[in-house]
Amino acid sequence: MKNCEQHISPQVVKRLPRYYRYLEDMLEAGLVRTSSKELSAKSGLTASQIRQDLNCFGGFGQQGYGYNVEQLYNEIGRILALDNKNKTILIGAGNLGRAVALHMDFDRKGFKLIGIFDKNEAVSGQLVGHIPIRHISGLDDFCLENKPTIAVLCVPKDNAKELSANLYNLGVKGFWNFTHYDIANKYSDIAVENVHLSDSLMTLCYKINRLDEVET
Amino acid sequence: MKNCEQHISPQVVKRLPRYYRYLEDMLEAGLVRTSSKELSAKSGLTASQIRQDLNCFGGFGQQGYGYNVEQLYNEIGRILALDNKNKTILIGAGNLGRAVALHMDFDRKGFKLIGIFDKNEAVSGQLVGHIPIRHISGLDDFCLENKPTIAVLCVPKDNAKELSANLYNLGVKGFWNFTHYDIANKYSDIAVENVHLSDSLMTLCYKINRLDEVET
DNA sequence: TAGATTGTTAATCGATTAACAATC
DNA sequence: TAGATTGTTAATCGATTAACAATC
Repeated sequence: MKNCEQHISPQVVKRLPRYYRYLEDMLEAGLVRTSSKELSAKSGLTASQIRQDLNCFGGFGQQGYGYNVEQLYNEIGRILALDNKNKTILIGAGNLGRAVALHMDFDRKGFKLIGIFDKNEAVSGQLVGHIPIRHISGLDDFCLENKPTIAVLCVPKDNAKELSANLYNLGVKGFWNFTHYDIANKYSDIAVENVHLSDSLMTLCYKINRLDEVET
Repeated sequence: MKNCEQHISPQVVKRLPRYYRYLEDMLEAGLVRTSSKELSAKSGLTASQIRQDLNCFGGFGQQGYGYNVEQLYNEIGRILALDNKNKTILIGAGNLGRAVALHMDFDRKGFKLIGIFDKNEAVSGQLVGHIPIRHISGLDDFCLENKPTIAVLCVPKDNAKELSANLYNLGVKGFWNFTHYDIANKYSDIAVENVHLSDSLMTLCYKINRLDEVET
């Protein structure tokens, strides 16, 4: 491991899960060895960039040989800290919240989903996977007792502000934010990943439109 | 409108929906006028960057005054082409697919959802919102008849490759891709927006971990 | 040894920030 | 007019690409 692991550019960090995905494919396909050239062909990124990226964390490769698939896979998993068990709660058990709770393999990505909350009394007690939905009124007590550090926000925009402030005060350090509200720039000592689905959809609309223009 | 609308950097494009969101808030709050300074405070971006971004598309502001909220909102909507009605189909009516179909307001973002498909015969005919799920076997005929240009992919990874190839041949020009498979670098004449939820979750794991390290 | 491919430095490119004249 | 804030150019910063010596 190199000492330059100190500060890594956000751009590099965002590419790590991608590498991880490609390596998982290769691992499943039984490949033992790969190279920046091969990863480049798979990803569309330049070989140069891939080598540069991987080298931020240390020399995982070998001149003349390339990279060992399994070793590189494990190293990236370690860098991403996927063996963590960050205690996680999810707020908002609507369609999206349920889909996220069921669809994501939290355990294999460094998280442990320990509670689901919703403000709708009618759904309290229902199971999502093997986790019961609790009423939002029990949130504070639950947090004081179980000390989750991560919250997944799948609530409507209007709730997001007070809710995130409350969760912050209850010790939540990381937010996976599906709401339209931007938490990030309020607090400096937390980690936020925004998933702005409608931003993404609007971006697609823009792109499609420009595609048409280029053709004509 | 300025002539520099020709080519806009992807970074700028990604920020447009964000501006649009802030402006919508302001509009709802009844604000008439804003400035790059105010938008900066709201977003955490620099005022300079905001002015730079908006200026790619023309001078929407006025020296000494700032921007008219409604005008700027409309302009950005126009730039994003949100009044389009791109005919859209969604493939994969599992939890995620249903959530996306129900949760997203396609109509207000430049799209018109006209069909939902799933390979599971058992769910054929079920309604998601007001749209019935069709069996995947009818996909080709449906496309030939209705000519959708956009596909939302909510299928497992293993289906994604053949499916996207098939859709491409059927004339689909834009993909909103929720699968783990990367379509983008296969074809050059299409638009793709990838929503890699698990990449995002892994990135959060990395960030949380580094947060801990900085504290100690 | 010859061939391959890394690790790493230097060059290029693009995006952000700062500064300020123009002007409402 | 004086104050404010844009539009725009120039300076800085960061990220990507190219090149190549090191070495397996």
